[in-house]
Amino acid sequence: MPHAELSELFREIATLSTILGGNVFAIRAQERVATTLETTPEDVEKLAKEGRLREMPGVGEGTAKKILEFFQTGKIAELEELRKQVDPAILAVMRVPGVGPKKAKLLVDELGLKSVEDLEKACRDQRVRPIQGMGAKSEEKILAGIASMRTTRERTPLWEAREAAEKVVAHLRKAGGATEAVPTGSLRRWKDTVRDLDVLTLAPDPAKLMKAAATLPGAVEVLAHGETKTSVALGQDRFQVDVRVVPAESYGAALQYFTGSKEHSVRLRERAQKMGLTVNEYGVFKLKKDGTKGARVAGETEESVYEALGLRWIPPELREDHGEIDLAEKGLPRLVERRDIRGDVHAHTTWSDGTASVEEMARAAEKLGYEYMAITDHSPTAAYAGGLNAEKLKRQRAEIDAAQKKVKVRILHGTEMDILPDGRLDWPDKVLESLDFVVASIHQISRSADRAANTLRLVRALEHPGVDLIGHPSTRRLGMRPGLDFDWDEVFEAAKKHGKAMELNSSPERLDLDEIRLRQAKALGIPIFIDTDAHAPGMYGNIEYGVMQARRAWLAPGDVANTKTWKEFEKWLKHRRA
DNA sequence: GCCGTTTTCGGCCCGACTGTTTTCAGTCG
Repeated sequence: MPHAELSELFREIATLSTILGGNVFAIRAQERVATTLETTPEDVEKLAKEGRLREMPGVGEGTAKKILEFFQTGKIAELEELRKQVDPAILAVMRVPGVGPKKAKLLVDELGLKSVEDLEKACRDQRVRPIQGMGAKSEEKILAGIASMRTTRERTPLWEAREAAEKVVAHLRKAGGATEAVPTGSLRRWKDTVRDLDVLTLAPDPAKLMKAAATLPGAVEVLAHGETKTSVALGQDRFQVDVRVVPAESYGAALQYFTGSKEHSVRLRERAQKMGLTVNEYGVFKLKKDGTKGARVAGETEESVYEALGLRWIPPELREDHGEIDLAEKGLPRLVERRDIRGDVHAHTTWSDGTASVEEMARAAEKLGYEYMAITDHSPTAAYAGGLNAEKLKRQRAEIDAAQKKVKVRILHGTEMDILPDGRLDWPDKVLESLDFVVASIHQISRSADRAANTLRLVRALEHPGVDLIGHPSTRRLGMRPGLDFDWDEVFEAAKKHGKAMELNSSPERLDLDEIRLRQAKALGIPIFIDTDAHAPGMYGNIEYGVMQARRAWLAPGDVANTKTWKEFEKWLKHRRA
């Protein structure tokens, strides 16, 4: 099970050591351990107790000791010591784009800064330019960095980035003469939010392409403009777009390189080196004895790059250095795919806040080849979303029965029921018993509730025999609000104990559960439903977002409840209601 | 600090762009 807290501590050790000028390789080792802790399916504390920490990749004698110390004392002495040695102002100043550890330390030391505001003032007063290695342009750049830091959105939801990408690609093709223009980076990896957009292009006239990139519609600033790379900030949010152009024979290598992730690419290049090869964005090359590059052996296609390294092609969404590289020697495990999904069990109609009828939704589900689907309109308390009362619910059943006669897809009469602030449910038991499928979700967010209250709220719902599935469990809305604070160990324990399922809500604004919680749920064997919460027929298509996020968490078909056939699913429902 | 079908010691990924530099360090991805 991943250990996010411990992972953070190792990252902090790495950052602080960097500022203090520590050994760069030792620092990398700490970062590596941080990544391992963040993603390992193993229970780290259990490994610690059994003396098996060093089985984890990148964990050696020194880092194992620190992990053990954390579990025994709750802290890491080395980290406490590092914190004492680093002025917090340096950490603050480092958050300014373009200011790294070296410059931050220099500026804080030379100018006695306490904050970013101090730095801003120093630039305006031209007190930065006298410092060795700084100049007038440095002041300008830092001021621009501070301004951008204040207005740049840190991460953009994937769906918004994909919309922006479409426009960027169209412009580069039309104005830049690009013959290829594809979004790479975390967008191609289907990460739920992205920091920036990387677009790789091929173009007969690279200079023209670069010019088109620098003049993208909506660009508010050109951040860099070279022969092969141009970066601009787009719109109010200053969404950063990096455009790269490479020669056609390097297309595959560049595609691999810019898709990343950084960690994945680093591991690939390490692997290459051991094989006497070297990899960059232009191809895979033989490494000569004197360390210089020799003949090119691959690069035109992505497949050729992986093949040259003795690997099968790895789907982009798995490229996070989560163990995929070693496995790709023989072939990756079979993960869930869109074609495995046999039903969608969370959808709304005009009975509450959807825009289509039961029949329209059923026909849309049928068109996707689904064997079953559930209509899950809101419950009475969700008045803002047109929640049904008991009488309407009964009439809805009649409409569902009528629609069922016209379609083959099995229509379940369900509900998306509010979990009230104290954990009580919004429908009486008798109503729940009359329904085929019950999704229970938190909608009213109480600001005063703390972690314990939030946890109790979900646990009580999980304890109730009438509940099948917890909808969008964290309640996060990407780019708008974070999820509620829960004790997830306790929540998942309750789900496991009572045989309940958890949702991966595929709405691109939610994608909830997130990757880390999905890994945790998988490790505990908790069934996951990937569904869309569709409010219109077209929204069933969002299932792709959910499937991709599930793959990023390495969910196999067997981990996903709605890969079951209707027969299996019916059996599961009966079994868990018995 | 980790690691070994070259190695238990000596390596450790790679390149673009920028600004302040007369040849490169810092930052970023």
